[in-house]
Amino acid sequence: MLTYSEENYLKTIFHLSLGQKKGVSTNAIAAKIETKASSVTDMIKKLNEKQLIKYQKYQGVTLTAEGIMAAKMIVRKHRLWEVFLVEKLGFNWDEVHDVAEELEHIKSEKLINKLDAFLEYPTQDPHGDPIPNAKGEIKLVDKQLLSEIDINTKVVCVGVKDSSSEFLQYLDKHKISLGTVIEIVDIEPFDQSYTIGLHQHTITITKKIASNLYVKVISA
Amino acid sequence: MLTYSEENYLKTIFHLSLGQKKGVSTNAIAAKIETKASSVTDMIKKLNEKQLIKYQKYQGVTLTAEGIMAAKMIVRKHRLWEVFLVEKLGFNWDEVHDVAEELEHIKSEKLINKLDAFLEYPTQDPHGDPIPNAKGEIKLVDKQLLSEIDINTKVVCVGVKDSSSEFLQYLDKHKISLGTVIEIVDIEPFDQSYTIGLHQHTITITKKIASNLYVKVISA
DNA sequence: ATATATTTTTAGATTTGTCTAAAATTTAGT
DNA sequence: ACTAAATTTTAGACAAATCTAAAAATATAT
Ligand SMILES: [Mn+2]
Ligand SMILES: [Mn+2]
Ligand SMILES: [Mn+2]
Ligand SMILES: [Mn+2]
Repeated sequence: MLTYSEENYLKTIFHLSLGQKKGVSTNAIAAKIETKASSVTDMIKKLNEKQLIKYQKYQGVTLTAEGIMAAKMIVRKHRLWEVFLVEKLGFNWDEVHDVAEELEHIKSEKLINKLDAFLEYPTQDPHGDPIPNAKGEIKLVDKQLLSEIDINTKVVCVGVKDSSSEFLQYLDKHKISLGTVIEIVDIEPFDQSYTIGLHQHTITITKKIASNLYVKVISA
Repeated sequence: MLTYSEENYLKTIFHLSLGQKKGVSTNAIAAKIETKASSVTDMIKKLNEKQLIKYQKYQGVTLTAEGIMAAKMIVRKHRLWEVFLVEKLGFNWDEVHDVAEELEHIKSEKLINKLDAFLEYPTQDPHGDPIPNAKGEIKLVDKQLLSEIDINTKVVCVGVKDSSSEFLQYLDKHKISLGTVIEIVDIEPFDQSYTIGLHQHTITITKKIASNLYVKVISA
């Protein structure tokens, strides 16, 4: 049985290991979890003992198959609860993360599978992130950052890279949500700011915004 | 902010103090929480510091107004989650308690009030126990134990005193649930066993069963 | 290649909640 | 009222998860 804290470490290591092939560093984990590197080292030893990660001093960590599955189940719970909060309880997408951080640790396989059924087996959470199924399978949809798209392209918003409350509220303010169609009207060479056409209006967004919005190309 | 453990102690003290006017004893708490008396003493000191209970050495404890409200909010959460699990996710009434024991500690007032609305403000949980509203008010319904009812009376089952899985499964086996009409056909003087008429059949139950079923008299 | 900076680990302390064993207090029985 | 039994508290220990400060290992930069 995993503790609350062990689960948070596993999930964090899982997320950090996605973007790279090398082992995840102690400091990277410490930064994400907002703890000290020495605390990370302690926990790493424990997870290594439990065979959930592979660890060699000073070389960072990688998840074992068992560790990956455990991490995926936590991500599954987190994202299913987020769907529940938005779809059933009427939360806004910027309000669900912290509550889901708690709910993801509730230990009942039956609960999560019944919740999954109740929500009609969603494949994505309110931020466009994929929800692992009961077997841990993740259906990856192809998506790109808006910042990688060329001028004169029509795209649809399918997710956010940053799901902080601040960023999501920015999107709300500009009426951008998942499913919103965006037309790239202009890209300013000087600062890579994008002028984009939305449903009714045209706005200019910074590169920072563009590189946190996942989109899918509709037409060139 | 209360810890998981502090919340469990408060809830336990609340339940134990309902049936009596004196302070709740250390041993009674230890038995309910399944811990040692010395651990209870330690926690009691902490809750006393926090002004959630009143404590005098060797004299047991009583909740303060603040402690009562905190306890009620935990009970509220526990019972609302139980309703959710049964009504929305299709759990049986004997499967919900342990999961609700975890869910009751999720810290979000917004969550619980939205859940309350989603469930359409239920006043009772799946075991017939009252659900405190957001202000902590509890709507008491009058009910008696079946063991207190006279012969030749028609009653309706409105709750259970023991909500253990074993007892609830016994009731399921005999097709007794909340709302079931029960007619008291005979009471055996020798062992106080009851012969009761149900919808389609007649069964005999022990005194132990009768003293764990809450009923409301329909007619004499 | 060697010095410097950064990262990671160790050593030792702290907090929370628990335990056992022993001492203190209260309760009950005669 | 006195003694025995039960309850409650204290003292000291321990495991989990964290921290600070110092030491060890690795990475970087000239
Ligand atoms: Mn989230
Ligand atoms: Mn999400
Ligand atoms: Mn319950
Ligand atoms: Mn209940």
